[in-house]
Amino acid sequence: MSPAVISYRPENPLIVQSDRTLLLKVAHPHFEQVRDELARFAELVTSPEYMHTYRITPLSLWNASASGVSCAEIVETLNTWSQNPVPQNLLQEIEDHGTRYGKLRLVAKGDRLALEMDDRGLFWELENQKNLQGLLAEPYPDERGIYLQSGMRGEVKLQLIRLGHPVQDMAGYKAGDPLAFSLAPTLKQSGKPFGLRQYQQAAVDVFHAGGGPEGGAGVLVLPCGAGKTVIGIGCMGSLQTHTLVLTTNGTAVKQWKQELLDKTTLTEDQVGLYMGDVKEIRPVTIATYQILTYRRSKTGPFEHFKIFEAANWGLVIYDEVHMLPAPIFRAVAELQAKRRLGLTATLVREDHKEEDVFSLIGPKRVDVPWKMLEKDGFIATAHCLEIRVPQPTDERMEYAVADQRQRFRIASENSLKLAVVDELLAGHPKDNILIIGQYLEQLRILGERLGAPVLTGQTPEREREVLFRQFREGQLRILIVSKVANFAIDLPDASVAIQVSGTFGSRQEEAQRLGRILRPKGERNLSFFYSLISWDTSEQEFARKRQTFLTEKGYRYLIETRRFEASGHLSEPTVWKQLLEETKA
DNA sequence: GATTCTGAAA
DNA sequence: TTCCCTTCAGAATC
Repeated sequence: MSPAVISYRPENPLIVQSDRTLLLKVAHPHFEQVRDELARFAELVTSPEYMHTYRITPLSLWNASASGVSCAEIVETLNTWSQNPVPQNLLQEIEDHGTRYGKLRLVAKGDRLALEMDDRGLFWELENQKNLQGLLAEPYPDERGIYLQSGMRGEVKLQLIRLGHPVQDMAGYKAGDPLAFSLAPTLKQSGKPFGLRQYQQAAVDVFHAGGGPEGGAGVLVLPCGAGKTVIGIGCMGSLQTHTLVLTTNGTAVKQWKQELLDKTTLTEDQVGLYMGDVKEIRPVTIATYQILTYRRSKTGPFEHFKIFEAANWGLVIYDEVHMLPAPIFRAVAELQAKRRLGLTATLVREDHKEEDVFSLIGPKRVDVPWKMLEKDGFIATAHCLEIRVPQPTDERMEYAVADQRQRFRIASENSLKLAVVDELLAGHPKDNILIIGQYLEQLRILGERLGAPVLTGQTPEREREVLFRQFREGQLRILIVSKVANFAIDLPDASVAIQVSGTFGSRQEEAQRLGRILRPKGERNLSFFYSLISWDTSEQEFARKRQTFLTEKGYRYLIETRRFEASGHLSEPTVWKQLLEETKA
């Protein structure tokens, strides 16, 4: 590659640095376009108001090439938008890692498996790796391949990606026992016609990759509310085989079953649940991750791993694959001959197991842009506003002398947030509003002040259903919820969410909470997400971390900073007023 | 025999 | 770093 001869172009929005970070100016007319282009091959690291930082990592490049983005396209994007010439070392790395996926291929050779490569240098490198000892068997005579020890397909891929060599797995899959059914032409419950939306069908097609050996394993990334279950059902429909669905909790298990019965010709006795109280194995079985990780003692065996063996599954679906618990990876490593589909709204894991997901479930195949779905009306248009609230003097004092861990809580429970909540409620007199918070104490105070019910983990199932129904039917306009909001997938949708406190920076949580207001509603199809933060405290920092995920998906947080005026009152919420005004039209 | 409660784990 | 929620199995209670 010849050195880029580009002069310095200050009018461009991007600075490309040799440490693989990219700085993107937010206030640039092409910001949105550049952001979307970067999202294909770089991760967003931080997203404060004026300058967003991205990073190019080996994994982000491997995922890019697995989802069909070429090195040339990446370099083209950087060259087009960068102010400075793209550093030579970065070009080198893009070339190196962007072409790496595919250099090492896992293939079926007779009834054995082998790694094949074109490059003998790579062969010698692998042959001498300590981490691979016991996993590999004898080499090909021409030194362009090497057999695997039997049963090591997952382990080999895992070790290799840790060495920086992602394996393209083309060894194919074992067909499971057949299961004949079809998708229902109309929904049984409502009688409405049923079919996959175009992007859903496209995702199913990419997953199968034309029936080639590469199809049949991978991760599909798409927003909450975009119909992940439907895509799963679509994949099942085209494979027609016994299927194991793994998901996060009991409600999700029941929901999968309900959707399957509603949208396919599968019957009640063909769909089994495997969880705490019922343990059925049927042609389609739905289980929780929890039950798989159960063991009698800390060191005992995982007693329910046997459901992987309980039938000849032809497809395993990992719902919310970013939640896949670490111990399950071991079982997944042994299941490499099965087709597998990962579904998620976000690939990021706070435990840095992204590489394991890449190796053992599969590379990212599809990442449906949120903003595209928003434009087509499949999800609501959401406006996000972070409101920075000052602390009252006495709380400020308390904060100043508290130790690190108390500080976050003091900042989160800022009593002035209550007054701001009042204002926000007054500004949305007709909407269904969820107030979401982290501390039960804070929520109880809010509940009393507003005369609204507080839903927490302790709320019994029956009571929840009543509240949900009232909320859905409009008898109840405001619902206050604790962390249950992250899990309770049957929580009704709202058009306004007010987050009064959140965890230490979980990007996933922020995504879940925004997801609560993304389902399309009415003609306006418009939602508001407010996040209340104590100004100038540690809370601000964690809030920023939480927000990076949504910024990556194209959401722009507006920021409103409230201050004390000389009179002692809070300053006017000008940004918010303007937002309401603009969205009225 | 079915329901509710409890503690442990994550 | 917190706090909170969920889930499981087994014990206690009806």
